[in-house]
Amino acid sequence: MAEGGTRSERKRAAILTAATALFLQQGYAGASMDEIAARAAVSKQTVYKHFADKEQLFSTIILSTTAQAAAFAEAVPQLLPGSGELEQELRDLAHRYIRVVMDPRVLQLRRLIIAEARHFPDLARTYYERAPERVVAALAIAFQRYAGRGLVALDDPVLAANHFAFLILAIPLDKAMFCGEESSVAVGEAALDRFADAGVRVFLAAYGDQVVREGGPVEESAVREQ
Amino acid sequence: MAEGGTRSERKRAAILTAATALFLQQGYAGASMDEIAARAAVSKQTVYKHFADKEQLFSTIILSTTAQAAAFAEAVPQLLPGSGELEQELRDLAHRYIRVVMDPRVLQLRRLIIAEARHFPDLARTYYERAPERVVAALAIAFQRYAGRGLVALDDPVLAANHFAFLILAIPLDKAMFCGEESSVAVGEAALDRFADAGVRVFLAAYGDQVVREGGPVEESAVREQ
Amino acid sequence: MAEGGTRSERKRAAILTAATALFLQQGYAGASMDEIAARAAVSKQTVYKHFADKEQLFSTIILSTTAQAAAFAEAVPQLLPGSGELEQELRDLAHRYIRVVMDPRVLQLRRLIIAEARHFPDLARTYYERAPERVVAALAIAFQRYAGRGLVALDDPVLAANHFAFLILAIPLDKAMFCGEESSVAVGEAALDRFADAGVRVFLAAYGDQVVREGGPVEESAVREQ
Amino acid sequence: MAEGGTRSERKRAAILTAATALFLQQGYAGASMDEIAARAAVSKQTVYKHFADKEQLFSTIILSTTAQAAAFAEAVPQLLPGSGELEQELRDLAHRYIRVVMDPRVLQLRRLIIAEARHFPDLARTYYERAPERVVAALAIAFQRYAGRGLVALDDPVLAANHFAFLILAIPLDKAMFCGEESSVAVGEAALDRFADAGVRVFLAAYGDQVVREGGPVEESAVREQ
DNA sequence: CATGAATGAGAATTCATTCAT
DNA sequence: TATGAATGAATTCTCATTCAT
Repeated sequence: MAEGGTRSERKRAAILTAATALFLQQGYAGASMDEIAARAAVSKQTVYKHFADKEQLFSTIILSTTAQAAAFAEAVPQLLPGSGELEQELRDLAHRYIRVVMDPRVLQLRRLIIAEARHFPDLARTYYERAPERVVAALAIAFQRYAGRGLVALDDPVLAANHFAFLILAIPLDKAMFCGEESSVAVGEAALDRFADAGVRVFLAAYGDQVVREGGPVEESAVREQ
Repeated sequence: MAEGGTRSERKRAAILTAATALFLQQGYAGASMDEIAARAAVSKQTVYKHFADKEQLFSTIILSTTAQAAAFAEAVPQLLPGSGELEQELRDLAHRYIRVVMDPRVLQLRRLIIAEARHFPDLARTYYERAPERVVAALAIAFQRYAGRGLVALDDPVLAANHFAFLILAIPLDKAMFCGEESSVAVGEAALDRFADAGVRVFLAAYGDQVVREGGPVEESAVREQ
Repeated sequence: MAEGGTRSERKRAAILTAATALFLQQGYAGASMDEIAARAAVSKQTVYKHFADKEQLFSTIILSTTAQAAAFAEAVPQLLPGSGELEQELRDLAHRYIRVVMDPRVLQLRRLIIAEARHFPDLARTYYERAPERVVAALAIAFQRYAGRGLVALDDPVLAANHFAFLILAIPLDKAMFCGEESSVAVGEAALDRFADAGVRVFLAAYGDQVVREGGPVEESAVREQ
Repeated sequence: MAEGGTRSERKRAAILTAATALFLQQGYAGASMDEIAARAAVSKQTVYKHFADKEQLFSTIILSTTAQAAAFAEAVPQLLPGSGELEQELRDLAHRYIRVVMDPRVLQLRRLIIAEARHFPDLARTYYERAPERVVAALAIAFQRYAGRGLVALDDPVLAANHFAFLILAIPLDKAMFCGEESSVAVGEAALDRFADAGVRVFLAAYGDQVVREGGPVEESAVREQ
């Protein structure tokens, strides 16, 4: 924010930093262009030089945040190599996953996007595709690789990935949407890990290969194929 | 809206109807008191005689909607008597549950409350306690009854109830938050039932008692004790 | 307020009582017709039946309060008969006078009229003539009678009466206008009497007949040092 | 209003000028921010950039006026050096004093503050302390110096200063509060001087040291009979 | 280029007064 | 006759965006 690029680039970065903080804290309508300019220590003209209007500034910010999710999605293959102990792999990934998603800034961002979804439908959909859906897709690919190695049994890898994701995240995530991101900060990291572990356990009970658990293929597949 | 009660009561009802529609469609800030009064075919004064200010009107509307959730929560014991085929009971309930939650108006309401959670933190928390949390609590009680009869095996009934709820709901619900309630209307009822059934299957794989399902106690407890 | 007259008269009285209290407490603009009607337990229509508009209601109330001042003015001749000890007579009257004027309701009324003097110039002038000026006129007549008996020496009885009045009242009255009527309630009655006595002393030093005092510097200082 | 300082400072001054005039003419509620901006030839935004809200604008104006009173209070020691003829000194000061206080703008200001004393209690009290009370305090100090030189005899210098102030001012000031500042403009300067002289005479009769003046009863009464 | 100001409009809220029931 | 509602306007304050200096 204070280093690289020309003066213009530095100002642009300052504007983005300021606007991001204000949008997350006060929402779209609550953040005024005056405040954004003041916080970026920049004139309003400069803001409008870099971003045509408030909506573009908002879009730019929201979409730039998907980089985090992309990074996590790209890390999934290495996190789930299928080479070690299955349950441990899943737990490790789940611990990281829940930390990424339950980060206060990410929670604020989620709330912000949901709040503005009617006003910015395309933006919200794009975010959805680039962030949560992308991670699920990466999980689905990893799970399919698992299945290919007989580690798990599943028909619909995307469905399984979604089940995995929400078994781990949904409880604190949903609460945080209503009760504020502090509600999960207060919970503490240990509690997050317990949610993650419990989710992994349920996931494996449903999708873990019976060969390992050895209950027999019959009932298993009966249940699974629904 | 045109029948019961005194004239005053009818006007009040008209205001609530109009305001609900506008809040759901346009959000809190987007709905103006002028528009609400106009749509209710009522003077602004009348609105302010019935509701001290916009916030009170909003709160009244939000909290009144929790009656639906309460009704569903109260129906849970009858829907899960534990007397018939377990999986069928759960599926039937799940089908109802996902229809209740994925109702477009309920989805809009959820989005609205999440959007305003920073502005109305107490209201959002109260809604959370009276609606989703209350249903989960009812499920937890039913599951504990199941456990008492050996139908399921669980340590933490609230955790299990949350797993059940989100296994069924989370996928379309989360998508709807970002992609609009139409995203799930488009999906269609059959797709909702498939989500529900898949959720029930996973839930039973993890919590259903193997003794009943005849898998044998050994593997079961191995899974369960994690 | 609850007894005499027809129902209409009782309602009228209730309206006056309620409006007086509200005008005194909240000022002209601060008192709403809604509130007045509510406090009088009467419909707004009834208010408008009795008083053409808010201004008339206000005028009626203000002018009706001059009765108190008139009563005090009429009592002046008996309070200052000129038959007893001069200083004692003046002090007794001064004690009554300052209590009448420093009554919290009278102070509120004064502030109210001054506040609305630009809006209701005729009303304010009429009040001034009927209340403070009338009392001063009564004092002037009494002082002239004094002068006729050689008790005081004065050319301009009205000027002397004004000096008397303000020597007694002005200090706490002026403070109360700025600092609230509580400022004088807090002072207490004893302090009011001291103001009154000090005022009488100065008045007599200036206007008291030298024949009486005439003793030379000794009595003089006796008077002065009180 | 058209000269000094930056453009911003000039605008600020224009706003203050316009707002002062409007507040004095129409009262606090009667002066609208729209009107103030229009009269200052400035946009409403500019008004709100300089003053957070109407109350702050009002406070700023009221408190800035106390500078006049402070200037007069600071001039008192030079006006009452105690070196010349006592009565002449007091008369000269009284003539200035009554002109300062009976200035139409000062009278309007007084009325305005009294009118808003309930709405702005702290402001009214502060004004009272910084303006009238401060002048009286300066007078009290001067009188005490007089007393030290045997020119006057007094126990309580503040009481004496108040007596002095109100003997001179109270009559036209009180009338002006009710009957409009024009009531005293109409009176004319000569009449103001007569009030002042009469007040000085009474003051000296009560507080002037007889030993010094010692001329005997003849001149005394000469003075007194005006 | 960057700062302060202007624009132009919109929103919540309140009020005195008048209809209609 | 008395009640609730309607009218219609006014007021404070805020905002996104665009000029002019």
